[in-house]
Amino acid sequence: MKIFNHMVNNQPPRLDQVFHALADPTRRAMVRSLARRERTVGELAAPFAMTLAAASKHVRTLERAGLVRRTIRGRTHTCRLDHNPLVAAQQWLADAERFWAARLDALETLFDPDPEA
Amino acid sequence: MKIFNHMVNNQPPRLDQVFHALADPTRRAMVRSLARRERTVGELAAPFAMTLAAASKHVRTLERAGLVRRTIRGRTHTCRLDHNPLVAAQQWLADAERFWAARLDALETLFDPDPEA
DNA sequence: ACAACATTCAACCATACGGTTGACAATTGA
DNA sequence: TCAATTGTCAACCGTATGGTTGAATGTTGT
Repeated sequence: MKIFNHMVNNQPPRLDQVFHALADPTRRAMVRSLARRERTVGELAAPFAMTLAAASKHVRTLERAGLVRRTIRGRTHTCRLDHNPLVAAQQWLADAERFWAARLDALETLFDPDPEA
Repeated sequence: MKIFNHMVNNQPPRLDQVFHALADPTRRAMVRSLARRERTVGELAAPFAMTLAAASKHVRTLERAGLVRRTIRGRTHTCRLDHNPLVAAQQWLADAERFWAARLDALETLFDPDPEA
């Protein structure tokens, strides 16, 4: 059984903040960008038509959600994705769908569905 | 091949609203509840220490996100889950993780980590 | 030493959010 | 018919959000 370093010293991901962070298209784009490689705040901000300060706030939001880890080296802040909160979100969704599927299965075995439309 | 009514006339789920809807614990609990079976607005509201009006707003938010479909019969509004937005959210997460994993794989082939631990 | 750079901070703004209250509308059962 | 039930609507409140601007912080290269 392997222990990944990103599983260590990681506080329980808070779904509130994770889902909230993902509810903004700018932040989702940042996450996608960070999924590929590390980026500085400036690099993350570049694609968007907003001030650096605004982008910086988005990065801060991602950080508070646990999605981003920041390494300050000199004057540049390098951000990398922590995928644990993504996994937590996925698991929540998978769990919800598990019950949904179970209900559907039960319905199908009982009667032929297709309630009124 | 079966066609479920909730897959018909379903506009592309907007991730903004879906993730926003899921960012609230009350609404997540409602979704979990609805994953098991249909519920009236009153039933959805019952577990929470808030007014019915507040809960009604949450239901409305879920509905706007496409997560809930409402059937009005008499004075009761029956809500059922539409799992399509959940699937869309899951797919977005899976896609993000796909790139993340690809990056990790690339790193591992470079440095072959984990000699023993 | 100094100017350019990378980034945050603080103040401010408009709008959205989550909640309350009280009034309203429609349906139901007696 | 009338009261209770189910739920929404509208107005309001405090706080959060996403954005701006301008100043401040620290770093780097020359």
